Amino acid sequence: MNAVKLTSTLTFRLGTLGAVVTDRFSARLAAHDLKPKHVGLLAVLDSGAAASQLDVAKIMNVAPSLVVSLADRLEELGAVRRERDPSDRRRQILTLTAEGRDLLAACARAAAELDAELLEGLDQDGAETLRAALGALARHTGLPAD
Amino acid sequence: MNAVKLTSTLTFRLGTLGAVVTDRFSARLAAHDLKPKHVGLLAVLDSGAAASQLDVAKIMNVAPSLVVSLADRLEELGAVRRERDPSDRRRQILTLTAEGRDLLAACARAAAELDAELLEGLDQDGAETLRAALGALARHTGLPAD
DNA sequence: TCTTCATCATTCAGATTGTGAACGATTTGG
DNA sequence: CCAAATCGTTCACAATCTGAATGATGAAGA
Repeated sequence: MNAVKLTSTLTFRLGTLGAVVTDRFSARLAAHDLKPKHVGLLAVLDSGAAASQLDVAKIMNVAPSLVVSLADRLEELGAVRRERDPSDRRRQILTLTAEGRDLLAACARAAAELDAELLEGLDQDGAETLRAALGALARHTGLPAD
Repeated sequence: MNAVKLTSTLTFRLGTLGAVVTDRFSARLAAHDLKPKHVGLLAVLDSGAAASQLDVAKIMNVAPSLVVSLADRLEELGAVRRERDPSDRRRQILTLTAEGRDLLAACARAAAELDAELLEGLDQDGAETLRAALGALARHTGLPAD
């Protein structure tokens, strides 16, 4: 029945590559005392308007209680500010501080460095194609695609 | 300067996509009572010669003790056989059984289905390009690339 | 042969990371 | 004004993986 080779499926490759890349990224992030999810949270705040913690949780696809601890950490680093929404005092609005933006930029630089390492084998063209294809995939999957 | 946008780095996209895809794959695998790592182990056995648990651990980039529990589970499902290497009785040689091959095939089919879902947006060409580029990336990263 | 040291599988305690069920504070809609 | 829903928080605990013992085996040398 037309046997499928598991290791050449997108599913398998994205899974394993994702794990490896996340590990390596995590190692570089250690210098800033951050985990990938912290950076993810920063990215959400940067790309969108000010968001409540629940909004963030939905976008990141994690439990709201996790956002609490991530935000705690980032707040104590001075990277985010927590303010009650005046129009709905249940909501905590998270916003990036200047330090937060700097931190995010540093993480983005780390990611770019890792990108360069990963792409060593590919030519300029292949790299751009890959980036575009993954972008399309991300969009189609309902992820922050840009 | 030249600010890098984190969310458009390969690093970030592979990380998030990897997580999402692994989650979805995991959900499909639940029908077989397996986790992605179990399938990874089956794939290692299928693609290589018979391997000791330590070999498998190195290939999967995982602690040897984890291989023990993965193999325990797969053995009790009848998917793998455990035999002492006659020429070195410290080593446990893991081999796929016929059931193991069937199980792996079923998982590969599940992965292929997920692939189809993921690729819905892309044309035939883009899909093939993506597959190839990820293959190159995997190879360059020292992963089972095919 | 003995003795010593390395290697492999296994067990187990614990670290890490995340979830889900309370709960209190607030808002919203009869 | 009251009942139900929503948001953030805490906390217990589930899931996953690692690293340090331990026991069995093998290898190398006196």
